[in-house]
Amino acid sequence: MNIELGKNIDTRELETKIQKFWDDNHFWDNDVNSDKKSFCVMMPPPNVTGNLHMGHALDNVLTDIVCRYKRMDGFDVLWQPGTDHASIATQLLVERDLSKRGINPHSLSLEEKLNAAWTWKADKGGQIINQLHILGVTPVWKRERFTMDEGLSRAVTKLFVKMYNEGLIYREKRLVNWCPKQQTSVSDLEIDTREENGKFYYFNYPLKDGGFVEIATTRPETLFGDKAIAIHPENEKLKHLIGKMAIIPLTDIEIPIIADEHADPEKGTGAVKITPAHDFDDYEVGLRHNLEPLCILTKDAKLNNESVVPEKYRGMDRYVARKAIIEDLEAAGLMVKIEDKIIPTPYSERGGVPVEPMLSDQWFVDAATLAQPAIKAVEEGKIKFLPEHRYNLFMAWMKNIRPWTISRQLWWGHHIPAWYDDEGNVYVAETEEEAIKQSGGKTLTRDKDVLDTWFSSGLWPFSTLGWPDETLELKKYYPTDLLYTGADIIFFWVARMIMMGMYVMGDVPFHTVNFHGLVRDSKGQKMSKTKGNGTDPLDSVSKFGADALRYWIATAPIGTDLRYSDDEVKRGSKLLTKLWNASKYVLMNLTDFDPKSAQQIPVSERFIEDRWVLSELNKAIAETRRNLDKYDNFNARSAIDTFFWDIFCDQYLEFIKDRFWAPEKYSNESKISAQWTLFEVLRAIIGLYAPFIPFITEELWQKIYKDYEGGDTLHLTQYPIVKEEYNTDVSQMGIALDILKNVRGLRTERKVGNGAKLETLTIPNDTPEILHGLIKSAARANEIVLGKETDFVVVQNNE
RNA sequence: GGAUGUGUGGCUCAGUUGGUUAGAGCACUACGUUCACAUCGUAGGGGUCGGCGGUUCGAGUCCGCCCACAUCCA
Repeated sequence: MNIELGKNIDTRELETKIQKFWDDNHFWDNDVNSDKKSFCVMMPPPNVTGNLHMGHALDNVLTDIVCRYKRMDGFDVLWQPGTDHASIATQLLVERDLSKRGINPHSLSLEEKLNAAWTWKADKGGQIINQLHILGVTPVWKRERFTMDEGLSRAVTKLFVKMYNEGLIYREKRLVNWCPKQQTSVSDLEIDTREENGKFYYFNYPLKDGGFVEIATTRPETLFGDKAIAIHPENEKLKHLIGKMAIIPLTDIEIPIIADEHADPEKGTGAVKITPAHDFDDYEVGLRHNLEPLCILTKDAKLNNESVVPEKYRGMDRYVARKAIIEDLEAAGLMVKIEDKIIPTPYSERGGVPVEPMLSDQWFVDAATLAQPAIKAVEEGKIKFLPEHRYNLFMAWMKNIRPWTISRQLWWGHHIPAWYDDEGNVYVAETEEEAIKQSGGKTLTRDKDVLDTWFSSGLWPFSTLGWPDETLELKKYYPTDLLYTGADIIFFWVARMIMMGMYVMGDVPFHTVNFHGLVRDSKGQKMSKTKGNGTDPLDSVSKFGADALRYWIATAPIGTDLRYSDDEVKRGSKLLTKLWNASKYVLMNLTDFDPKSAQQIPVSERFIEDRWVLSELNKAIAETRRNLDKYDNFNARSAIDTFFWDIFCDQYLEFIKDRFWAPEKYSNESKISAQWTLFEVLRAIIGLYAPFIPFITEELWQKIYKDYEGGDTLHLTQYPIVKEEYNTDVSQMGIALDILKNVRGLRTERKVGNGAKLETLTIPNDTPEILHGLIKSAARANEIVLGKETDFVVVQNNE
């Protein structure tokens, strides 16, 4: 073989070339008709907003390692890519973009806004997917889907109608979390509770019959919506007040004092104001006592024009009103005291302002019912969580799941397939024609709301495979095998996919979910835009190459956070350089070797160090596979590293140098035995590393092995397997390794360089003869002598 | 407040079902440029495995309590 590798590798040039080669050849396409066992993975669809970040890199590189391994191991792999319309996130960006261009988004018609959003999607929607190519990942690109595609939208509509008809989706006037900034409802999961320094206000409500009742509240501004004052029925101090009437301060409105266990005698004054329209607990109290909720806030959290609201407060922001009311209470002599208190305040994640409980008509999914089959499936082990302790987290949430608010007062998303007639009757149907038919031909108006973005992404594992059509893909690939994703969306997405999968398909959407950790900065801080400590994976790629970044990502132990630093990624570069150089060296020793015609040397007849490295290779292959099968890329990669660097490079290549440098001392078979071994072991190393560092291994394979093996790409060749013939008795190697370690120790002690030739090397009498040749070669000794203990005499250099 | 997880050399982490002198990378010390590689090699220093107690012939590994940190829920 006469192959030369350059002195240096230009990683990016090589990767760009190979990426193009892969893209042009569509090697990763699945084949639904193949007889191979299937392996299917869903890509967590990135939003059509923004750029690739480390989270995407993690999802996709980790998935890619598994997919490449499975593909090489003979599976028909379908890795389904695509993007998510990301309702609220995208809408915000589109509106911001319009504003920047001097267009007021609120002045546009729905159609104009949608046009703007689709234009945005066309421009930027593919950005992340395009950037993923650079990482060398292997989804079936041509199958890319978008949650608002025609097919996926059809799935959403169809399912909505089905669930409505079966009573699993319903519309109700209920208290929901309302974001006054975005002016939409949000689900429980979109809320972030922060502990804030607040105040606890104690003030008196006058009684109709004279006297006062003192209450305590954190939200005095809602007092105009009060419907009662509650006292615990067993509150000895206050229960005599139950049944009397109180007067809302600053008004002349009378409200009853009622008995309810919600009023904890230990908290505050023991008496609480009940404002059913503005507090979740009070709403429940209101239901128990038939109190009609009265909303006194506008959609943007200002006091409204209800008659109970005194004119001076109308139109005031909730916090401005609070201040005014406190002042007026003080002026009226009703304020008792104000205490400092830590108050858990629910914030809207997107809007960044405290949410308001808001009474409104919304659509809900009966999540508790959907959760039952999901809980059962997970309990039965049909879905495995990695790390396993996520199981508890999942179960705790699922067992206490609340109705899922799915309507959003937004314009970008799947519009709810419901229509209303003039009387407010609702007709749910897949098309407007159908709805009109249902209504008996009335004129209908469509519901203005859209669906929570997770409703459609919850269908992703089967909608992308063609549901509601009965496709071959659905039949072959569902349930899918694996999902890699961040733990932050376990409830948002993973739980909903499981519920939807069980409901629609009657089976789990995937067998294993592998939750990776977060990428942090080198100090362990979360990466965030505000801190500016984020790292763009593409910057990292341009500095070190995609293989180097991938190699680093493969150090992610299951489920734990990963710290990013350039130095860590540099380790990847080092590995690539080492692999390149080792390959170069192997090739130097193979110039007079042609695998097609070289004399065959059966493994059993090879030198002991050759047989040793082959048996170590077997161990490494077994270890690598064992870990890859558990999706433990970290330990898989470590097993290869140890074999490649410590055993192959540091030891084996050193052991055999003399057999090449001083061929006159060895038989011809010696060299050929070593050459076969080099040729085979390097091939296995390239194969083992292929899923981790696909670019450089492809390059090496193309240069060294393609001609001999045939085929188009390394990545469609068989993943290295344990070979029985590589297992021979090499138990005596330990003795040689000890002696060689002693020799190295003596060299250091006597300040003899490692390259210096030894005239004679004395080794222990009982050293097995089979090791003599190896020791002589590896220690670079001219002669072996038996003696009591290890010793040597250096060749005198008379230069 | 509840749940879960983490705590191993200066730093980042491995450590399979409890079993010989606890490993790696980075950092550090000394030496070395011998024709694969100084993005390297050789040799070496450095750890009472968070603390206390227990089970065991034997515990980083199992049990109990405590401490610190992180995440999620309230």
